[in-house]
Amino acid sequence: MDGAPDFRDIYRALLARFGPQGWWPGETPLEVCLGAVLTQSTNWGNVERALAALRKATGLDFAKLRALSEGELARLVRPAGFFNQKARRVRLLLEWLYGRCSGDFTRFEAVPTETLRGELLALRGIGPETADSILLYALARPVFVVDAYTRRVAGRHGWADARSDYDELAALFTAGLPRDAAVYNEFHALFVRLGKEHCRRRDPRCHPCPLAGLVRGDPCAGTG
DNA sequence: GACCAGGCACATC
DNA sequence: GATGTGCATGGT
Repeated sequence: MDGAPDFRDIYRALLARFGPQGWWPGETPLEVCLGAVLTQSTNWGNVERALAALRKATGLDFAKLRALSEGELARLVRPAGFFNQKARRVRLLLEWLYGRCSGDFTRFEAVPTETLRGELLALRGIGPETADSILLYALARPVFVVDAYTRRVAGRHGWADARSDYDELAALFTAGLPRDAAVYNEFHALFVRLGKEHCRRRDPRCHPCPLAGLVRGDPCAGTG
């Protein structure tokens, strides 16, 4: 695909426009893991309701969360939608965390990122975005997260084919950015902000587009 | 009431 | 390999 811009310029422009986003919106690595599953195809506001219910019931204590039955979990995460699926997925993730580190995330420090990614992807209900969100935002690994907003923004600006798969899109961005978890963290959060505010699904063009004019031939030029 | 939201698995062709 | 569908709540 033509016209891949200098993503370092994009990064600087978005940071100047929106400021640091302070992601992930969660206090602990465990809360990040829960949010990563609960936010699958779901508005973050609904995820917060589900997290609040989980917090009220367990204090987000690892052992207490693990002691919940699947039915109890489903009832608590109900506001996040797909609650039966998500209860199952959260349980699988908690069991993996228990077996892998007994809930102590510091024990992951010596484990290679690719090993962890493979194990997460092997869990039913954990796909590439959820796995990478956990790796980046809970474990601070330099892994680029591709989500619906990343895909939409890249497509609108002609940086990637609409049918590019997850790994192709991730490669596009990682090739253009320093391999740094802090940069990937902020970049992804800024893209979500950009997508929510300026790159909506219904409109074929972004407007006003904060990126217009940064790239020659950009279809959003003139909308910024 | 229609459309949408920070996916994923599975069936079918 | 590509495409379609189920999963479900709550906001706009």
